[in-house]
Amino acid sequence: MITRTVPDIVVGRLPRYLQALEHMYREGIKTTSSQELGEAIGISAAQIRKDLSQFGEFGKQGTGYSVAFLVEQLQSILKLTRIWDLALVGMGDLGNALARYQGFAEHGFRITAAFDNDPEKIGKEVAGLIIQDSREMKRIIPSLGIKIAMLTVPASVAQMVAEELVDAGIRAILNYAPISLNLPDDIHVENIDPIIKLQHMTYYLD
Amino acid sequence: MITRTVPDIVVGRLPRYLQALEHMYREGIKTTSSQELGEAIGISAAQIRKDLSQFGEFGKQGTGYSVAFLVEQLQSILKLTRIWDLALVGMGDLGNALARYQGFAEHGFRITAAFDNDPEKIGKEVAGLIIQDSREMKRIIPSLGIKIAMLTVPASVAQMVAEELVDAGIRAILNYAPISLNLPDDIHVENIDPIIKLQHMTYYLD
DNA sequence: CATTTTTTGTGCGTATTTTCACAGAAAAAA
DNA sequence: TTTTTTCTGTGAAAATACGCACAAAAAATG
Ligand SMILES: NC(=O)c1ccc[n+]([C@@H]2O[C@H](COP(=O)([O-])OP(=O)(O)OC[C@H]3O[C@@H](n4cnc5c(N)ncnc54)[C@H](O)[C@@H]3O)[C@@H](O)[C@H]2O)c1
Ligand SMILES: NC(=O)c1ccc[n+]([C@@H]2O[C@H](COP(=O)([O-])OP(=O)(O)OC[C@H]3O[C@@H](n4cnc5c(N)ncnc54)[C@H](O)[C@@H]3O)[C@@H](O)[C@H]2O)c1
Repeated sequence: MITRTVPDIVVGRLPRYLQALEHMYREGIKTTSSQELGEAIGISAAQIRKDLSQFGEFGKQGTGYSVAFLVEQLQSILKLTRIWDLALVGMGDLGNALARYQGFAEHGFRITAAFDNDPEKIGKEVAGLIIQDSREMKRIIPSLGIKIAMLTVPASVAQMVAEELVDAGIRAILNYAPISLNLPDDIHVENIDPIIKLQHMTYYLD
Repeated sequence: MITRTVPDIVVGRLPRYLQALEHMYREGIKTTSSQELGEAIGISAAQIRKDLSQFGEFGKQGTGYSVAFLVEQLQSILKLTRIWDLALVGMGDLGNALARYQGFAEHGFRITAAFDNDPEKIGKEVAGLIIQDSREMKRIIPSLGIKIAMLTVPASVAQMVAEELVDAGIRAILNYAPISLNLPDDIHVENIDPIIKLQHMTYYLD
C-alpha cells in the first residue's frame, strides 16, 4: 500500500471541519453527515468524504459520522493531541491582543514566551507572561522546545526577526507583518493580513 | 469579445502582487520582471504572467514591468483608487488593536464607525472614533454608505450580528470570529482565524 | 423478515489550475 | 547595422482538484 502524500489544500480544510465539528459537539449533536457538515461550512458533501478518505474510513453507511469520534480523529491527524508551545514576538497592540486571547489555550496552543526589543516593554507582564528581550530568543526558544512562533513586529524588521527565529530553531511562523518572508523551504509560514483580505473583497464590490 | 469571468483564485493573488510591488516602489525600484516578482513572493513567473494576462498587457518584452504602472493598474483592477469606509463591530481587545492599526488608512481603508453593545464601552473614544451602540447599526451604516465590516465579536453572537450587518446594507464581511458564517450568496465573507492557521501548520511538524 | 431509506467510500469523467515552451518584441551588445 | 540577450503573452500540455453517481452497508420501516 502506497501512502500518497496528502495535498496541502486538503490539509488546509481539515481545521475547518474540526472547527465545525467541535461546535456541533458543544451543541450536544452526537452524529452528523457529510451533507450536514458541508452545509454548515459551505463545502460539498462529496468533497468532505473525499478529503476524509485520504486518512481512513471514519463514517458508517446509513448513519454518518460520530461527532466525538471524528473530532478525535481529526485532532490526531493534525497532531493536536498534545500541547504546542508558542513564542510571540513583538508586543505592540496586536501582540498584546493575542497574548490575552483565550482561544489559543482552549485549542492546546500555549503562549510560553513573549519577546520585544523595546527596553520600556521588556520585563513588563502581559496576561501572565513576562516580556523578554528578543536578543535572548536564541537561548530561550530552544530551551523551552518551542517550534512555532507568531510574528507581530513591524514589517520593516519582520524578515530579520524571522531569520533570528529560524536560527533559534523555530520551524513554523504565523506571520502578521504585511510582507512576504523569504525563508528556507522547510520552514512553514502562514500569513494573516487583513489588508490583503479586504483588497480581495473590494474586487467584487462597486 | 467575451469577458471571461476571472477565477477567484487569481483575484486572490493580485493583492499579494500589489503588496510586493508597493514594497519595491518604496525601495525605489523602477522596473521588475515576472521572474523577480515571483521570487519575492514565492510564485512562479509563468503564473504571474498568466494571472496578469487576464486583465490586459502590462509589460514590455525584454524590459519587464514598470513598477509604478503595474501598481496603478492593480489598484484600478481591485477598485482601490477610492477610499473604502469600514465598520468595526466588537470593540474588545482585537477591535481596539484594529482601530489603532495605521495600515488600513495607509491602504485607503478608513474605519468610519465602531460599534459595541456594552454600555460601558459605548460613548468611549478609541483612536479618534466614538464607539456607538450596535443597535444603531441599521441607521448609521447606510447613512455613511459603508459596505464593508470587520467583525470582532464573540463567536456566540457572530452569526446574529453578521445578519444585522447584512440587514444594514453591508456587502462584505471580514470575520475574525472562529465560526463559519451562513449568509446570502452575494455577501462576500473572508475569515481570519489564527487557530485554523496554526492547526494547518502542526500537521507538518513533529 | 422483506423492503425502503439513508449515507458512506470511491472509480471515473470533467473542470480548473499550473507549468511548459516558444514566437515575437524590445533592448543591449557587437 | 546586425546579432545576441532578455523577457512578455499565450497556446498547448500536464497536473491537480472537484463532483457525479453508484455499489454496498447499515438503519428504519412495514
Ligand atoms: N495592530 C493590528 O491590528 C494589526 C493588524 C494587522 C497587522 N498588523 C501588523 O502586525 C505588526 C504589529 O502591529 P502593531 O500594531 O502591534 O505594531 P506596534 O508598533 O504596536 O508593535 C510592534 C512591536 O514590535 C516591537 N519590535 C520592533 N522591532 C523589534 C525587534 N527587532 N524584535 C522584537 N520586537 C520588535 C516593538 O517594540 C513593538 O512593541 C505590524 O507588522 C503590523 O503591520 C497589525
Ligand atoms: N483577541 C485576539 O487576538 C483574537 C484573535 C483571533 C480571533 N479573535 C476573535 O475575535 C473576536 C473578538 O475577540 P476579543 O479578544 O476582542 O474578544 P472580547 O471579548 O475582548 O471583545 C468582544 C467585544 O464584542 C462586544 N460584543 C459582544 N456582543 C456584541 C453584540 N451583540 N454586538 C456588538 N458588540 C458585541 C463585547 O462587548 C466586546 O467588547 C472573538 O470572536 C475572538 O474569538 C480574537
